[in-house]
Amino acid sequence: MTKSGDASDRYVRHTREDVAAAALAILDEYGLPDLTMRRLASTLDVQPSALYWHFDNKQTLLAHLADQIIARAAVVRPSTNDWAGSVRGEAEALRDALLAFRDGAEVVSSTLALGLGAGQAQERLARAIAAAGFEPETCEIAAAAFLHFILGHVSHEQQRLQADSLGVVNPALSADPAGIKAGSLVRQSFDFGITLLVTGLEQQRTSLRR
Amino acid sequence: MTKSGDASDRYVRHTREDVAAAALAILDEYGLPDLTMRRLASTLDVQPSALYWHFDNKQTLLAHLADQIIARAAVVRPSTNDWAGSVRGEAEALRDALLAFRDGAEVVSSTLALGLGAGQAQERLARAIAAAGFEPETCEIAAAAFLHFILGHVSHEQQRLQADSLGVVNPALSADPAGIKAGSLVRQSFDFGITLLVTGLEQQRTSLRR
DNA sequence: ACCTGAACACCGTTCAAGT
DNA sequence: ACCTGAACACCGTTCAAGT
Repeated sequence: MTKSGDASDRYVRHTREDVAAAALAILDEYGLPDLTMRRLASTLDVQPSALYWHFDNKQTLLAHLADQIIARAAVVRPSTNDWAGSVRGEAEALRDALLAFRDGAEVVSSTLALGLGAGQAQERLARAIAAAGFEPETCEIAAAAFLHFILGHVSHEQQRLQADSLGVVNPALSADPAGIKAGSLVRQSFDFGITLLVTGLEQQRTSLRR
Repeated sequence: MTKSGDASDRYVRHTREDVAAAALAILDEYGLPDLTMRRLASTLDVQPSALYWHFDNKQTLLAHLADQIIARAAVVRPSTNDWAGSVRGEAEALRDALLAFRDGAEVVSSTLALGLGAGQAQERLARAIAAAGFEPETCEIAAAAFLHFILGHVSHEQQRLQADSLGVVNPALSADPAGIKAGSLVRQSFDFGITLLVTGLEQQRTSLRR
């Protein structure tokens, strides 16, 4: 059903969220390079200029998408006696959220400076880290470190996914031709990076305690 | 002097390296968004199509620039008894190299999947880490973690630099209006991230030793 | 070996005007 | 409240042809 009560409308009028949803669909199906304002307009059966009534510009639209992508991340129940586990859980949830949309990591990275989607992500990490008893400023800086690693890692993973699907594979880089164990290897290297950061934090904590 | 021996030439002919140098100059002065093939062509007094004799496409050109940016990184003398110090040294050198050109981190990130400039950077880090006695595969994975953090951190820093210079500052994010201590704070947070990773690695090492 | 000229198929954004 | 129509100022890339 449409949002108009009058069935005689010649064409559908859209809300800001309609536009965002259509953009997210294009992003997921065709990737960030194909998410153009003109293409988005045409899938909505609308002139490109119409989009600028809903969003000031493309940057703002992308920031809104980043927000949605991060907001869809699974909720991690904080465990009171295992802050390291909570941090790992948040990192996993964020990774999954980024992987849920094609080029998700790039979209979030590109809007990092505006502090929308990425800001939310950093807050989640900072909150989990805070359970270890660090000062708020330290939590933010540490959370930023986690976030940079997560975005960089997933971004790289997604870049390669699409490079592979385009057939422009550098065999020296994607050593696994069948892609059979590539997935778990990528996952392992993600976990390894998170482990380095978590144990680094643990070390920081114990060295402060004495 | 030009590379032509004949002074009667009507216009200068360029080499691949001329083109790259001009591109690097535009990048540094105006930033990545202004580095277009058409603009590059016009600063070389050449038609845009001429550039495609030197580089297959823009991606290849950017990869070449990434390579140059990383290649300019200072050489770090490896200290035999302090692998952690060497790793820190490499991280610093890479950070400085990225900061030496406007949008340097973004250029390198964007070509990460192609494995040119970023590949070199990862190798430098991996080599320094190898001195700790890890297996080659572990060195690569750990180096990738460092690289993701470094690129993410510097990229963020440079994004903010240009956002600030454009006057589109979100005061809630750039808490330091005068920018007086912002530089050193950013530097501190870089060091903190590197510390987390290094001590994480040290922990990994000692836990393997027993 | 290096470049021109012309074209193709696109971009993001603005703005007056319409309903 | 939401959109059209028309325009502005751009993009990257290809390709035959020139010197």
